[in-house]
Amino acid sequence: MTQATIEAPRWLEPHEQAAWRAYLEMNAKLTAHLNRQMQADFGLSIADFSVMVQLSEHVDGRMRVLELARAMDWEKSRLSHQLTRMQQRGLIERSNCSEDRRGAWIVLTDHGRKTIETAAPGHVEVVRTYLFDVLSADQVDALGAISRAVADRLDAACTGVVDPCQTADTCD
Amino acid sequence: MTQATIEAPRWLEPHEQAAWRAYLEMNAKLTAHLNRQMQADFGLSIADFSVMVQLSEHVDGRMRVLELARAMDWEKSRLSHQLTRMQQRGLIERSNCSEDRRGAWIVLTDHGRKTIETAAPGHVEVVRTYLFDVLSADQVDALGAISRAVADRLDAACTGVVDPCQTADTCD
DNA sequence: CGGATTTAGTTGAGCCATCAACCAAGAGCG
DNA sequence: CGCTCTTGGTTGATGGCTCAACTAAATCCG
Repeated sequence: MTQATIEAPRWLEPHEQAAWRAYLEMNAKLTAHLNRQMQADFGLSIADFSVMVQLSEHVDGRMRVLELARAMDWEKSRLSHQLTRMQQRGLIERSNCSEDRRGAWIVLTDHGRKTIETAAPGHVEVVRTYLFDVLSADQVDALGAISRAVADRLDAACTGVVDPCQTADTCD
Repeated sequence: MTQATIEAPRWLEPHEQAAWRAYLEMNAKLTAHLNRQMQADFGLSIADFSVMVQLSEHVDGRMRVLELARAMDWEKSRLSHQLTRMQQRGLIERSNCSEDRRGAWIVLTDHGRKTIETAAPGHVEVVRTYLFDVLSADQVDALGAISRAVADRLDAACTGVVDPCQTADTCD
């Protein structure tokens, strides 16, 4: 239980409430828009895209599964399923690993590399058009600072768990 | 196609890139945390919770399906599936509508109302702890303004489509 | 060496989201 | 009335996410 006994509910102030709802709305719409654009124009999900971005930023376009999972902050299971689907579509390949025979290298295929190089500009364009073009320079900085602060706070809560909260005893 | 021919990619500036990645990270972690807390403590998803919040804010705790869909900005199909699952768990009920015999009223059950009243304080507590307690008053205002601006921009792009982008010709 | 523990990664079940197709009731109109 | 169009809502297929359980290789340690 996160909160066993709640003494005083401490409701949100009106302007906090407004900010929270606006944030939820922005987030839902932005995510939906990015996903739709990716799917419609290139048949990719944001998840596909993110995996390929990580791979393409590494020399040889190859990474170990857990390395990738840590970089993306994904559960290994989620990533494994994702990789299976991407492999079926020929975007990546699994090649086995001589250093550690349990392990696997995940490699971006030529087709995968071409796909992401084609898709990336359109994606950036959407992010620019609907986010950065709408914000002032100060707002961009504010968004960065806010996001960093909240992300760090959440990191501090789940201290250094690799596979986040894998046992029953969640971070609390 | 969103971008048929791309002349100059217009990549993101370093500080924009940083802000964007931080935003994605915050969002992923915050969403995951909220979902986990809800699921672990009350067996609810955020989707369940959101639906019940809408219903509970209406007199009699009942709404028509499309009214609910519009209020939440969900596709009607998504909502319909969601309602089916919630009905199976006894959180809501469908009762048929005398005014329009195609339609249905969605009603919060007693169990549903109790559930959300129990769950709400814990949810708010998490939002407060990991978001608002971390931010200054100025940052809260900034977050509200940023979110509103971006959400409005996205609204303007998909002008007044109820069921967002239902045909092949997506908003753009 | 040999047994216990940890680490790397996969698998399956169940819930959630999206898309396209569908059905039935109302509304407009000749 | 009867025909079409629109609206309210559901359904099925498919892909994605989470949790728990599992396999197999590596490591630790006596």
